[in-house]
Amino acid sequence: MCAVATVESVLMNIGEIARRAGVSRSTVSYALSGKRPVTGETRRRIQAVIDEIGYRPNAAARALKEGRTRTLGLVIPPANQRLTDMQLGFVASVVEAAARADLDVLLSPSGGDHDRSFERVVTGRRVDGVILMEIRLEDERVVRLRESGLPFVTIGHTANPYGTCWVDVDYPTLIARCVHHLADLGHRSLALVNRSAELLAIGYGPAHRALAGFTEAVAQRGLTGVELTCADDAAAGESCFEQLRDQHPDVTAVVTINEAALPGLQRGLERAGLVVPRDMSLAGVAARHWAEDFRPQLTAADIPTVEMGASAVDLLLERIAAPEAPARHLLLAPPVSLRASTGPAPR
Amino acid sequence: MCAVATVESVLMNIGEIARRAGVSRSTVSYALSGKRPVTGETRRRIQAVIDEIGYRPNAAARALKEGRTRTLGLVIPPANQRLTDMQLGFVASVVEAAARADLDVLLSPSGGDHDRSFERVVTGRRVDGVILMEIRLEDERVVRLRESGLPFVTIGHTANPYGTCWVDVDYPTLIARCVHHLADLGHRSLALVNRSAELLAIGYGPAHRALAGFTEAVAQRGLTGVELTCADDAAAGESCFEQLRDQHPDVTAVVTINEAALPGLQRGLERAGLVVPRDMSLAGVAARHWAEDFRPQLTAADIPTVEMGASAVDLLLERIAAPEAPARHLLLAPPVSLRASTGPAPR
DNA sequence: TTGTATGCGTTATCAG
DNA sequence: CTGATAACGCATACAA
Repeated sequence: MCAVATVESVLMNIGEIARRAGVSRSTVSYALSGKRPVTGETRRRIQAVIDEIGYRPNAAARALKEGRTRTLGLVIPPANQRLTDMQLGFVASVVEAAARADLDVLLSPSGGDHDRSFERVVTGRRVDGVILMEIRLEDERVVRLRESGLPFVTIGHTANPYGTCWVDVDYPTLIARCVHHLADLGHRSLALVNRSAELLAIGYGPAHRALAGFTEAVAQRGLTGVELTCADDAAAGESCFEQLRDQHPDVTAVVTINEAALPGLQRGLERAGLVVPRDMSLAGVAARHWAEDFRPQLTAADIPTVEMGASAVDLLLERIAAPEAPARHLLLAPPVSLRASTGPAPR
Repeated sequence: MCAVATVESVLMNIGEIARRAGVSRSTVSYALSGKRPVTGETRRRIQAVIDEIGYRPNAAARALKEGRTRTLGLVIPPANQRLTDMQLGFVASVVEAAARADLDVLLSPSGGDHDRSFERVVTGRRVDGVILMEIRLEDERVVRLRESGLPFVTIGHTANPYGTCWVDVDYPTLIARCVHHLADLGHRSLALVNRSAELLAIGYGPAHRALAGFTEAVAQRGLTGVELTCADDAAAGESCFEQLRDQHPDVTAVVTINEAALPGLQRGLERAGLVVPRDMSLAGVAARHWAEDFRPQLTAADIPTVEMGASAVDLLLERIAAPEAPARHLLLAPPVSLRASTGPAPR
């Protein structure tokens, strides 16, 4: 019999609470923030009103007054191209870590055509700090952020990261470890399946660093190594395998940072009647779940996405609290987890 | 010789622009919004100043004044549990569609312990509208949003969705189509690998609707069907296969909405020396990329995540513009793409 | 075509 | 311990 009224129309500002509780606005404000003592009785009356009409302070007004938004910006790659499992791990862990600190996360797809979103975030004072991912060796967004004075942390690092906060994985070392592991197994001819030629061309950090680590480790062990670039999808992985088979038939092991290409690579192998790791070993750098879901389970350096995302948030909060403090960074080199995709070299 | 100064300290409000351009604040405001004519000369002078010091209006102040934030809220499942490929597809496409409309997206992980984030979004007037995903048949967040008066759209729908805007995939129909496809291939005994028992217990919509569609289609075709619940990971998928093999050895085809379980299921099959689709057919509902990356490529109803995310944003924008208009919804039933994981029943 | 004054909802400063 | 009042930066109704 009782119609359900939408609470929509009742106005809920701090003045209304004050009116209903019979106190002044500032008293309500202080009762909420606890920044100055309020009598138990008044506090109780205020709390009762707040609970009754479900008041919460207006975020925009508070942001305007306080000069901070309690929001972090997270700049992600343009969403039209599928995000890799690793990138998704970062997004999830950043959101999670931010939520633990009672901070919200504003997503900004950037790098594509709409850098309007990025500009809004940087210059509209919409966030207290920014986390940037998918860093290039020379990254104009880093330049932009640096000159904006907005605190920021990057997941990945530029060629000259001095003075910026960042957290990254040590790709050269990880790739080198994979190479050494394969060399120890007797492989003499290795291929690196890198990310796409486009990414390499625009100076995408992990692609360049993986190549550097591969080249050096291969030379160090006196192996022959070939480098292939490959787009982030199964079809590209498949044609990458064809290329390998046609032009480098002596290759017995592949190391990669391109997880998205692996299903296609594996499909190519299967079609050619080759079995992993009997005929070809596979090793790489990937998120743990991804490596474990792969068939056979992938020998890989497992990227600690959760830890990296959480660290990025921690670093950013430090930087927001003390913008002038010296920039810190974190370079992780997780061990290579031996699974089922690597074995002794054939013959 | 010229030190690189951070632009940080220069104040950049509309008054400062006005002062430097020698006009009043309102003129600057109108020059920006174009809501009243401004002489070409003054406009040019103002624009010059703006370009010079890189001014952009303060989002908080604008939100406070206008009563809208130009931001959409996106409520995602708690990020500690890995998001499925489908869920990620929604996030990406919503962000993309919002960016096209010059809107930002605020992420709110909810459903776990911290519903503080959800409450902030709902009641702090931080967003103009909300997109909710992972809907249960009875969903308290929907109730909460409805009584808050904040415009919202759900991806998925409750048992009684009347009066709410939503977009969803027709799970009963899709699962039924899979069943019919398998029945046509001669399979007589089918299994449904559902999402986890926990999700089913809390009334997760897709799990219940998939079950309903399966049960009905199986009955209609006079088949025998068993239903298994399975957590969202490879290990669970593997033990799910063991269970199938032990307790239901007559099953020759599996239909599933649990993409995350499939790698494990497939690993179990392999270990038992069974080949898909020769010994066992697999069909399901999944994101297209996921189905194509699977080995063998998965016969599946491909969820149009991009279209769904974009539609959710469209519906939400409509609803924000006209909150009293009748609620619209979209129920999609994409066709089953025949790939390599289904074949004639064995023997 | 432009300038002035007001209020959005908070928090902080100053009186009491 | 509490109340009035002034900002925060912007958009707009009103006046010129």
